[in-house]
Amino acid sequence: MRWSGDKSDGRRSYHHGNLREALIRAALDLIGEKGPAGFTFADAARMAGVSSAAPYRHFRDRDALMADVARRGFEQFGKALDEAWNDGRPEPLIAFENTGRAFLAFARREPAYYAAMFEAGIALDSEPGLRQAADNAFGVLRRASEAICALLPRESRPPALMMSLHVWALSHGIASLFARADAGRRRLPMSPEELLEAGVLVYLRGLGLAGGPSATRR
Amino acid sequence: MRWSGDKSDGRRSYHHGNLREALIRAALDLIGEKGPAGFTFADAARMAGVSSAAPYRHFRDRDALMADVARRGFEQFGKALDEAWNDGRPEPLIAFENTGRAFLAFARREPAYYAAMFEAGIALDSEPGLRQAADNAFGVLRRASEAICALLPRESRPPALMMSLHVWALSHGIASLFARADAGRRRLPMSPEELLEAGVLVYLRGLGLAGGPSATRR
DNA sequence: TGTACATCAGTGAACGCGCGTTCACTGATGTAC
DNA sequence: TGTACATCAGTGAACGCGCGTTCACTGATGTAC
Repeated sequence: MRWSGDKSDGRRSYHHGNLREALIRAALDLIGEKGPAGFTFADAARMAGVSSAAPYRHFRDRDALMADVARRGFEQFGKALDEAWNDGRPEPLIAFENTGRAFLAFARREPAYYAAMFEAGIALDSEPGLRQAADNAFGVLRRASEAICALLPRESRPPALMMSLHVWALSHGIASLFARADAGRRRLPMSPEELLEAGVLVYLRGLGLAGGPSATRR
Repeated sequence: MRWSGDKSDGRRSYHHGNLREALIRAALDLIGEKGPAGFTFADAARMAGVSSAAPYRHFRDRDALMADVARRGFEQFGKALDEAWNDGRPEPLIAFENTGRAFLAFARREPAYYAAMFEAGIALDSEPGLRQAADNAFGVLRRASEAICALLPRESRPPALMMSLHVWALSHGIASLFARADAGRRRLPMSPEELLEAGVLVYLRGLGLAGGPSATRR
């Protein structure tokens, strides 16, 4: 599909108009289709309907484009988590479950972003703001963990940072092993979402939060 | 480094002798160095000191070689887990912790194998025995989980399969986020091993296995 | 409102490079007798 | 123990391909006056 150069719509010919955005969309399409490894600068240019030299006006090289995609991914990811957490409303434990679901939902809904963020091997400081965006996303989980920890009596309170790392790792593990359309993925007796929810419930109970919000479900 | 062709040692000249093995070692070196994406058939041949056509005598293509590496990785992985589990000796909970540590130890000690197994995007049925080897490795965790579940009273016993999936996912999440030399890895306030151990302890407590074997440590 | 001009964002041709793959070939090895 | 022969496991040259990158260029856009 070409996104420019058609004189038919009479809008643009020589100048693309918004090549930067078009390249990012192309990168997402290609990553989603062939994985982060099978995405080339030339391919993105072709898909955006411009010559192979044009992208250099907007990105230093392939990796810079990839890093920009990853940054945007983390921004959207953080936003999705933040909305799900919703400042702990209506109730911290319920909001916490919602955040976990939002994690998997993002991995499922945006596999290309997810791959760029976690599987492309991009250095976190290769792009200004990338580390920041990643930290912001993780920060949501961290704040949520702090709120959950605050529910516990002071003497049995675990470090919130540790808790957030556990949840981050479990979510990512489930997402990358089971929630993606990879060729290597395994069959499950339950949905990834249910698996995560069950895991988090057991974990929370282990912390002393007996029951959990939806312990009766399923 | 060339592994053949030197007349100096007087052993082999025209025939390599064990090219298949040499290619696999080369693949591991290259994957370890540049990631699963940055490994090419030609590179492996060069590293093994043979012409670029030679590998075709042993592998259909690059992916076949990669799949063979992954299979061997899963075999070693399964073996390492099995030895750590050691049939639940000296005590199931302790053996279970050992198995978790062995998981991370493998990811750390054999990053190239780990990458081929989990990050190369190899289809599990692209090579005979690959899925089998992967299933065997997971099977260790599954059996271990069954033994742990058996410690619980029948009425509060969770599905062992689910438990093993949780542990597999948490271990893999920690390994791929924190235990690898990736450019994108994050800083931690504790070692990945400690993080996993703490996570599993909380999880086990959530199942009703109060304390756990090493609850007093750290 | 026009016009001159600077700047921007593309083109397209060209280049070197390394990869994957095929091919006829040949040296080395193993085996039947 | 020798010898003839089949088979195996390499060579090296060749090819097409697509990628990354550079370059002088040019059409389009914006702005100062």
